[in-house]
This record gives sequence, C-alpha cells and structure tokens, in this order.
Amino acid sequence: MSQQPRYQRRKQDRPQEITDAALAAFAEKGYAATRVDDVAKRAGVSKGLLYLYFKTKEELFKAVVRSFVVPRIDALTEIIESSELSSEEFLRGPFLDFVKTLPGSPISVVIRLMIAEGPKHPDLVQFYWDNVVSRGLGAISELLQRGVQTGEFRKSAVTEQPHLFIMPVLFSIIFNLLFDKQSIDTDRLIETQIDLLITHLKSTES
Amino acid sequence: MSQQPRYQRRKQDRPQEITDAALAAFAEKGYAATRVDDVAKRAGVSKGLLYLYFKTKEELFKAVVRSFVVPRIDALTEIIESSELSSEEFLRGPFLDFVKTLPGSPISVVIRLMIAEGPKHPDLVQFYWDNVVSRGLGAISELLQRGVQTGEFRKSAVTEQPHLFIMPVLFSIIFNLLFDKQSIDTDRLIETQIDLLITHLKSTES
DNA sequence: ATGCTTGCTGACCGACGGGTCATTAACTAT
DNA sequence: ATAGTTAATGACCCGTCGGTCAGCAAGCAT
Repeated sequence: MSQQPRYQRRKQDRPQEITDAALAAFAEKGYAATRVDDVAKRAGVSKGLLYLYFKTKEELFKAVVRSFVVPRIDALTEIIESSELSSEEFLRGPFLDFVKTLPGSPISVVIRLMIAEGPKHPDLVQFYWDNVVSRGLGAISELLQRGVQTGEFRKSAVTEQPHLFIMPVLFSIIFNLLFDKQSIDTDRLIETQIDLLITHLKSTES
Repeated sequence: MSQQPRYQRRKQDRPQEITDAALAAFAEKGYAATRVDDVAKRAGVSKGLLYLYFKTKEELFKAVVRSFVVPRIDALTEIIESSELSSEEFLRGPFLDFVKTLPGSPISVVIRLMIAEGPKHPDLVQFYWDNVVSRGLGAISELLQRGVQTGEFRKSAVTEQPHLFIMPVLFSIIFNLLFDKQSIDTDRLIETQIDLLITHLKSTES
C-alpha cells in the first residue's frame, strides 16, 4: 500500500488559495464573524500555515481587498486605453458593459466589507480611494471633459459630477446584497441612468 | 452631610437611554467591535441592567434599528399626507428637503449597520424592507403615477423605477461614511439628480 | 541512503467579552 | 418606622477564538 503524502508543499500557490477562501468566508459571514480556522479549513490548510503567510487576521483582510481590487482596476484602465471611440459611444458601449458586470462580481463583496469595516481601517480606505474610486471618477471626468471640448456634450452640473455615473452601480450592489435579487433589475437601472445622463448632455435646452 | 443616592430608579427612561448609547457606540466601532460594557457605561448604567431590558446583544441591535427607523417613517408619511402640491412641486419642495436631511441623520448609521450586519439578521432586513424601503418606493411610485395621470409627466422608464430618486441619497450616505466628507457635495448631487429626472419627465422628446 | 532545510501541522494558551446571579439599596405601602 | 418589592449593581463564569510554537515530514542535495 503506497501511502498518500499528508500534504504537498506548495509555497507559491498558498497565498492565493488562502485569500480566495477568505473572500468566500467573508462573503458568507462578514469579517468579524469569520473564524481564522474556517478560512484555513476552506483553503485546505492548517491555521498555523495561514499565520505563516499572513501576520494577523487584519493583514489577511487587507490582502483580500487588494488581491480582488487590483485586477479590476487593471481591467478598467486597459479598456479605457484600448479605445478611441467618441465619448458617447464609449459610455454606451464598453463603459456600460464593464459597469454592468460589477454587481455580480466579487467586487461587490469587497464593497460590503469596505462599508462594514472601512472606518476601522483608514489606511485601507485610503488605498481604495487612491486606486479605485479616485481613478475611476477621474477617468469619467476626463471622458466628459473631452466630450465637452469636441462639442459632443454641453457643459452642465453633470459634467462636474462623475458620481452620477457610478451611483446606480453602488446602489445595485447594495440592493442585491440586502434584499431579494428579484426586487430590482440592476441592468435596467444602470442603463436608464446612463441614458438619462447622456440625453441630458446632448440636449440643447438650458 | 446628606448622602447622594448612588443611582435613581428610572424604569421608564432606561430603554431609550440605552438604545441611544448603543447607536452612538455602534456608529463609532460597528456592531461586532462594540462591547456591551461600553454601551452600558455610555448609558451610565451597569451591564447587568442592560441585560434586564434586552435579552441579548442582538436584541439590543434590533431595538436600535427599530427605534431610529420608526420616527423617520412617521415623519415621511406625515409629510406626504399633509400636502396637496403638484407632483413636481412636491418633489422639488418637501421631498427634496426631507431627503437632504438624511445623510446627516442617525439613519445613515443605521444604514451602515444594515449593510454590515443585514445578511446575519434576515428578519431585521424584512422589517426594514416592509417599513422603510417598500413604503418609500411605493410613495414615490404613486407620486409619479399621479403626475402621469394629470399629464404633468410623461410615461417612461423613469416612471417605473422610483429607485432613481433615492439612489443619490444612499450614495451620499456611503460616500460620507467612508471618505473625507469634503470630497463630495451631497446636497448638490441630490439636487442635480432630482432635477435631471424631473426635466426628463417634463420634456417632450422621445 | 542519509542528513538538512523548511513548508506545514495541530495541540495549546491567554484574554477577551457575552451573559449570569447573589447581593444591595432605592422606592412604596402600610 | 418598618417591611416588602424590585431596579440596579458588579464580581464572576466560561466558551470562544486570535495567535504561538515545538515537532513532524516532504522534498532536495549529496
């Protein structure tokens, strides 16, 4: 009878496996209510090993946020850079598509965690602001400015408030999180808002 | 030397004092990180007494949500009933005023708590849905319907999505909660969105 | 084979905090 | 005054969980 080794040593893969497991656990129970042991078990690993890769539970939490947020940022910047559409075309096409994927993605879990735990982790909030929110709002702002300069859009209060474009996304995420998912059509809400904004920007009334 | 009594018996006032203290504590540290002892100390009361009025920490939490939500609901329904303005006038007047007070009120703390702890308290979410969200959305829906029937507004996707009217409020609350309050002008955001919606509903383009 | 490095285990510890309860003392009725 | 009622106290209990560490075994080198 050949004996199965009790474990394999796989230093490279462990951190990723552990953060994946942690996200799943946090998604179910939230940060505070999740036991480090649960995360370890999910990752098929002992608690001791987890502490070899992450100094504290809090470090693990931060690693989770970073590891799920960074890829999304990259995706977004790539989309923006690889496109030479008009502002309207971009907003109605790639931007809308991208934004509609967010409510169903792991990022919605991260956002819930940020809201719940953010006030206790100011450095993490700062990181999130710098790398996600600020960049996202900045990108939209630029897009709107460009639209104004080319005469495609008119100047208005909307031009100065990129928040209006991401509002429905955040709203949808939270709504889905709390209430029955059937009670809202997130795609439609997002589409309506974007359409509303563009129509406004292209109209000629005061 | 007359001796001060070490405490007064004030059965009537205690529950309210304790829930007030609890809201303040939860606002600072969140639910899980708040110690029952802290709440008791804030309320100027012993932990034992707290447990006389609330069976568990969780019961206390639910009592907090209820006690701060109910007055707001009453305020809203009262405003709606005591008004006979046109839909537009109502939205631009009392509705806008009411909604602008929310980001600065205790209700924003409650909302944060709901997002963070909601998934662990389904009955509470149900309560919140029935008493706040559903009624709020319903009221807006009716208002819009009335506007359509009187010919004040045209029918459109907006008429069917009252969410569009409260989106900016939720967004502002969360934004304020997480990031530097200077980074957003919540009143302006709310005003812009409402104006956008009304302009759309009154326009004649397709 | 044999020894060495190091990824990995899991029993253990300490403190932290939710919840209890015997006791006390503020009020009430007589 | 005095006895009875109950609001209120705070020391205590005990389960839980973040974090540790001595030892084990997988893989590598020779």
